[in-house]
Amino acid sequence: MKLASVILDIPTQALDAPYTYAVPEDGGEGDAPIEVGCAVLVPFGGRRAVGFVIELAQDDECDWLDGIDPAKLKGIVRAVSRPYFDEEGAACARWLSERYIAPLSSCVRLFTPPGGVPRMVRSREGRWRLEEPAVGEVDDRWVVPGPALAAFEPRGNAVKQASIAEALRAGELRVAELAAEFGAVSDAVRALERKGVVRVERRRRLRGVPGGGRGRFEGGGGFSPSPKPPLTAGQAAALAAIDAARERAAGEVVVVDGVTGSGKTEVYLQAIEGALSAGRTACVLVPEISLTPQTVGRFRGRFGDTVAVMHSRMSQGERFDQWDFIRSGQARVVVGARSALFTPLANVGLIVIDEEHEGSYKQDSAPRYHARDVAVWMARRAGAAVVLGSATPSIETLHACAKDAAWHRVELPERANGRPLPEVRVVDMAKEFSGGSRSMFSGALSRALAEELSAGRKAVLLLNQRGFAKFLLCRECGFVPECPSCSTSLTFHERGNLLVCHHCGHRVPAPPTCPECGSPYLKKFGAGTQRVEADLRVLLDAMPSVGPDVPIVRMDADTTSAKGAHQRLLETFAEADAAVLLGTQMIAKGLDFEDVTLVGVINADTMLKLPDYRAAERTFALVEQVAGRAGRAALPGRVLVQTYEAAAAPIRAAAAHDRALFLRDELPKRRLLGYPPYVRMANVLLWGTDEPAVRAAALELQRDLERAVRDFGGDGWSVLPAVPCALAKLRGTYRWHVVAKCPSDADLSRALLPLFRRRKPDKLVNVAVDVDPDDLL
DNA sequence: AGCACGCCGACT
DNA sequence: GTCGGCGTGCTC
Repeated sequence: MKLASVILDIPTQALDAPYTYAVPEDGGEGDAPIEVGCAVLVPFGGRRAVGFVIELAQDDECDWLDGIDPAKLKGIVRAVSRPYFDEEGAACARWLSERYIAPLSSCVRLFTPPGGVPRMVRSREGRWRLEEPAVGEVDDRWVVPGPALAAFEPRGNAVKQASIAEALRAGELRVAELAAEFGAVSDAVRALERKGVVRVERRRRLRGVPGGGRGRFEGGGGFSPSPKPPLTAGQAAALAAIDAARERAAGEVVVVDGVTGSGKTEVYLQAIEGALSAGRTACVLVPEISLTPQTVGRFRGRFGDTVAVMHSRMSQGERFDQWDFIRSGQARVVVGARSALFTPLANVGLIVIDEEHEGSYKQDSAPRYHARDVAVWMARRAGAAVVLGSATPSIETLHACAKDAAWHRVELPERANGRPLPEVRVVDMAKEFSGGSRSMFSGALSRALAEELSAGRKAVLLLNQRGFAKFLLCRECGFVPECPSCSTSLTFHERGNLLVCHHCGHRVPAPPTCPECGSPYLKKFGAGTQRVEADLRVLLDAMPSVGPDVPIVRMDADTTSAKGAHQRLLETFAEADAAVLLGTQMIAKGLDFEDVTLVGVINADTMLKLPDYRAAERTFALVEQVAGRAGRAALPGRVLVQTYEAAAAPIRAAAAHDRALFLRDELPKRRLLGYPPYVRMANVLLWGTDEPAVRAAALELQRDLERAVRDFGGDGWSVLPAVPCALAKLRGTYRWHVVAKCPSDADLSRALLPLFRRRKPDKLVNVAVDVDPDDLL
């Protein structure tokens, strides 16, 4: 008898385990075969449920059936979909659920198509029925030339027939296109069809693709790839390293450590070409915010219609079509955000992760996976290679290159255009302030803006506004209150006017004056883009040679939320003569404007002083990245970084383009305080509306974790005391967390997994585990 | 007795 | 997530 291991599509902790069913000999009620990766309908309790097959086996060689009598198993009713994933996908889901201590059903669901899967719903009168997803294929009706077209002579009064026939001589058209041109055409088309002048065909349309994917499912043609520019020596060496790693097919990692503008994308393109000509496919991950039409265009330009795109800003229908296109086997290259890893792309030979250091590669809901780690796992299993590209690789990645023989680092120290990196000038805002200036724009930045804008050039201003955590900062001396035992800044809590350390729970009343210099100018930090825009407008209007005609293009979460808004804002900026682009993180990368000659960072410190162990690394990366935006073309660029921490290592190091300097400062701190890459961490979050219950659960969990760590671990294992999160209250819920640490080569998940699998759900308190957290907020 | 409600465990 | 079983306690 054949058995199936099924994960129910019911997101409940109590049901989050595989259930075993018999596979009916005759394939069940439907005609779709029951295979690994299928959605299936199964009897469950007194009703029916949808689940996913993750394994098939004969009963005599089935190793997951512990103690259950195969004769008592119920049978699968029928398959309700084609396979969404294969055995490899099922193995990946299992690995994800263990590695990230996440519900299996949430991991399996990563592999399901956008737009949803069939599900059981109950109608008004308590009847259960299977509901198909609303999103699916759409067809277009195409009018194509028929055999009688060449000889067709329309009757004198058949005007529409004549026009349609004429239009069709230039090639086939959609009924919708004809209707837009000539009005109601259905009678005319039907008449022509009867005479054999045309044929009408239903064809799959790909939403979101110009031309509706015309020719795509049929094979296409007539595509000429964009020219391949000659590679610099560095690019050629990087390409050779990637090709070699791919040919060894051992899941090796090549880190392309290249300064901004060094031509990493061209290296990816040629590496992908190598993978394709070896008969394999490629998956390219790009940070959510840089997945712009320009980015996609570079890949389509080289690989044409074989490129599929997956992006959260696409509509469900578009995403479904791209997913289905990938499953059809005709997509050879997938470009997308982190979730693109889980599309049904067969035979992957290369996984590229661009801007590898980006935080958006970590998913912030279950399963809280890191795309980099998943890619490495997949590549190892598939005999593929991973390419990690960045001008500022993460500290973990640099560490792996130094320690792990399967990780290689290749440098591209020079820009492809041969131009030097721009000069970066640090502006000490504490000095500005004591010099009498109260503006958020320093004298140096104001002067630079006036010069560049009046000469008809452009400026990019970055407002560093990550997160919510407020902290106190002395505008006179730059002092920021820090925790005495944790070496992180204290978070300002409006409620109770307190400064709190989220690591150890240390709390003190917020001082009215600066404890360092006695100044009364203690500022709570966190200004919005709108405020900055208004101030900037005032500043520009007061400049005689600039004035109100120079546009300010503001890009932040507010102005880019609408579909296509991102693109529109960038076009506005591109078309203007002189203009300022003011924005948050999202402008720090990917933009290439010839005439940007000034890049200003309005406040480099908000990030530096976020209460987080990765703050310094993020600051270094951000300043270094944004500096690369200036002077990419013929005009030289300059960069001004405003900061209250002019002497801080990440700032000084980024200004000097000196990573070694940054690492010399940062690594000893990480080692001393016990942070990655020297340890691995799990951040256990607890939240609920009942504060005492959350607190009690956190303390109990801390004890449980201590026990688990004691039983499993040893040297280098520890559990930090349970404390309220930096964001202690969020949307009416109270949040606490407990952090567990282990040596960097130890299996943290295996130690903690039993604890959370055993755990009964608590009505009052929710628990989530974040393994290898990106931050501890 | 009859029934509404809540809690708990089972569900392959 | 849903259901059925069982106890409690209220009402007809």
